[in-house]
Amino acid sequence: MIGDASQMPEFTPRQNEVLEQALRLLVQGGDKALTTSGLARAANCSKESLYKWFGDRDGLLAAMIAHQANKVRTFERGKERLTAESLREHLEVFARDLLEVLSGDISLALNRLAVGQSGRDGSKLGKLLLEHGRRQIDRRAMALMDAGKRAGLLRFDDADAAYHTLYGLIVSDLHVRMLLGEPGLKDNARQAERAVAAFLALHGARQESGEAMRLSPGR
Amino acid sequence: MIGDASQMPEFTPRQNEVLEQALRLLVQGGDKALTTSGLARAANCSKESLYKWFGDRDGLLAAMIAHQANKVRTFERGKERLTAESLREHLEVFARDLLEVLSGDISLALNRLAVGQSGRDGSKLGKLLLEHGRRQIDRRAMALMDAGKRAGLLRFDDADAAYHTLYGLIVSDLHVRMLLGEPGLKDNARQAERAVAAFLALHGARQESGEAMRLSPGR
DNA sequence: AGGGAACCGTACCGTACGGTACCTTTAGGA
DNA sequence: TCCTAAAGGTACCGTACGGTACGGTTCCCT
Repeated sequence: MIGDASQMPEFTPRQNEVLEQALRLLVQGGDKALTTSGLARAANCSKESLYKWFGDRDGLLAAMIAHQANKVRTFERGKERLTAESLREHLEVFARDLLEVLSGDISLALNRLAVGQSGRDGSKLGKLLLEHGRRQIDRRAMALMDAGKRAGLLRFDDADAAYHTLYGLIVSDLHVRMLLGEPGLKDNARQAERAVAAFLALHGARQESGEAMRLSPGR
Repeated sequence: MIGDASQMPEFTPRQNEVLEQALRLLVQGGDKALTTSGLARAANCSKESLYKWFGDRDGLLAAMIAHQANKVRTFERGKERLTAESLREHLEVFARDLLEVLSGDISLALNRLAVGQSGRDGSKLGKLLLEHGRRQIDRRAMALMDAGKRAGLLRFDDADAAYHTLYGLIVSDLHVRMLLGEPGLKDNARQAERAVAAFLALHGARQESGEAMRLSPGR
C-alpha cells in the first residue's frame, strides 16, 4: 500500500468497491453471472451509475482488468549479490509465484472472460490482460535472468527465448488445463523445483546441475 | 448401426454436414454467432431437427467436439529402428504437428468455447475436449518417448513428467496467447527445433546435444 | 438554509436467444 | 399408388439481457 504514482486509470473507492463485487460475481458464476442488473443489485448501486462510470459492458470488463492489475503489484527484488544457490532460490520463488498467480480464482476468471471474448472484439480484452497482467511478472523474470547472466551464472544468447523456455518448463499446459476446468496442481513447489532444475541444466553455467534431473530428489 | 467396435457417436452424413456448418459459424464469429436459428439457416435445416438430433445446445457443442475429433485421426508411426537422428526428426515432426494443431482455427475456436463454458457446467466440455483432442497426440508422444528410452536414446524416470517437459518446451505460453487472440508464430519449425534441442539436452543419452542451445544454429 | 450534483432504486424498452409446436414437403417401402 | 417416417420452414413463447429514463434521496459546497 504505497503511494505509487504510475499510470493510473485510478478509480474512486466506491468504484473499486463495485469492481470488487464484479470480480466476485465473475469468479462465482462466469461471465453469464456478470450482468449489469446483477452487479447493480450485488453492489447496491444503480445501473445508471455503472454506465456513467464505465461506458458500457466492455468498459466495465476493461475496468475490472485494470483494477485487478492495480492490486497485483509485484515487489522489485533487492540487489543482493547473486550466487548459484541464491539464483536457484530466486528462480524457484518466481516459479512458485507464477504458478500461484495463474491458478488464482480471479486470474482464471479474467482469463476465461478474455478468451471467450477474443473472437469477436478483435481481442481487445486479451491484449489488455496480457499487457497489464503479464508485464509485471515478465519484468521480474527478465531482471532475474539478466542479473544471472551478468553474474556469470546463466548462459544464453536470447534472453526472451530463454525466458520462454523457463516459462514453458514451469507452466507446461497447466494454464490451459486449468482454464478448461481441471483442478490445479497438488504441489506447486515440486513443479517449481523441477522446472528450475531443468532450466539450470539448460542455461546454467555449471554443468553439475545437469544431473539433477535424473536424481529428481524429493523435497 | 453395424458392428463397428470403436466407440464413436458416428453421425449421419447429413448431421456431419450440419456439424461442419456449426464449426464454420463458431470459427467465424465465436459462440455468440453459433445460435440455433443461425445454424438452421446456414445449414438449411430446421431447428426442430437440431433438437431432435442433439438434444439441446450443449449436446450440439459436444457433438461438434466429437465430430472434430473423428476428423483428426493421427497416424500410428511405423516401427522403424530408432537412431539418434531419426528420434530427433520424429520429435521435431511431432513438435511441428502439435504447434500446427494448436494454432488451427477450429482447435482455437473449440478451446475458446470450452474455456468460456468451463465456469458454469462443471467443465463438461473441457473434459471432453481434453479427452478427445488430447488422447491421440498424447499417445503418439508417449509411444515415441518410450521407443526412445527403449533404444537407449532417452533417459528419464517418469515418462509423464518428461512428456510434460517436452510439451512445455514446445508450446510455452503460445497456446494461451493464441486463445487470447494473439497471432501465432511466424515460424513453427524454428520453435520445434529449439524445443527438441532443449529436450534432448535434458533427456538425451548423448551429452553433445547440450551444446546445441548455445550455438543456436540457424536452419 | 438553499441549491445542485451525484447516486440509488426501479420501471421500462427493444432485441435476441433457446426451445416448442404445427404444418408442409420429400422419399422409400409395400 | 398409397402410406408412413423423416426432415424442412416458420411462426410463436417465455425469458433475460443491455441500455435508458425518471423520480426520490443523500450529501457537499457556498
